[in-house]
Amino acid sequence: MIYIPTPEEFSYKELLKFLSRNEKECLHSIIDDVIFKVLEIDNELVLFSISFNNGLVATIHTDNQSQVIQEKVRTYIEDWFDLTADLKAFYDIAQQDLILFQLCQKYHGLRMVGMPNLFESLVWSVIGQQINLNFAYSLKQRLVHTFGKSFTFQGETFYALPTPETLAGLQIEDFQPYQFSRGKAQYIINISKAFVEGILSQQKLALLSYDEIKKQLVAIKGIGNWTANYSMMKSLKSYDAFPVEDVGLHNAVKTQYGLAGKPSIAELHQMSANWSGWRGYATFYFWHSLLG
DNA sequence: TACCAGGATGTTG
DNA sequence: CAACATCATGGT
Repeated sequence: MIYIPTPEEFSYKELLKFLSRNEKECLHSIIDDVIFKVLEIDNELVLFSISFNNGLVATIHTDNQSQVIQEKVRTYIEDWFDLTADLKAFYDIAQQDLILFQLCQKYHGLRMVGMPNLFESLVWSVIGQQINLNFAYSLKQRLVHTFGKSFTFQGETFYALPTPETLAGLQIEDFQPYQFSRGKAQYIINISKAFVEGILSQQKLALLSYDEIKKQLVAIKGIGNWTANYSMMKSLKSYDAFPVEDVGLHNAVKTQYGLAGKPSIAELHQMSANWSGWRGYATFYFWHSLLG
């Protein structure tokens, strides 16, 4: 068993709400408030579950429970649920924007639910480009169920993210039975190859500045401004990365501010000046507001 | 029916 | 460089 203390500003309730936002989510499962996930660590599947009891309590269900595996699971969870961010600092600057501040009070203790694996956030954001979220989750489910490894435990089957090696070996036509557009298929292949060939490395990117990371990301066909910023906030702890083109953000801002229409990109840049340093985090709170 | 979805790219004027 | 077409399908 792995005990992971949680910071003062932490809400398991809001975390579960976000993790439960779509029933087609296939890279984690929630059963009776317990979170299950499979990771592929050193070419080996690791299934673990997480519950809350005065801190997070993780349990590994696969055979290998070595110290190394335990520490990797611990690190993954700390990263996934963003346990180290200074939320007080975010709440401080949020006072400059009444609407955002109200969201911070309503969702107090909500931490950015990230994607510790950069490859995952890039693939997921390409899938989500331009189409509605439900359809995006369907595409992701087909991709993961077809090309991801799985592990069955107590009658439930859990899936791991397909590896870059697996997806890099596919052709555009391999995606078409699953209703991917040729563009999406090519973009996913491009990204997968970049990881396999070492052109993209999460470890290396993590050492660079925002501008340098973004430059490397958008150099790949299929990664534009939205995808780069989305992945940087979800996978690289760029709390100020701002996916300003995001339709979900537009809808949430319209609702929360009571606007007549959706805000323009220019208006969003102006508004977000008040969120400076935490524009990604603010975006995440606005997304969360779409869940009620 | 037309238009919009967690956009990005290639082409055209 | 801005405007437009294209993608592939589900939802409204």
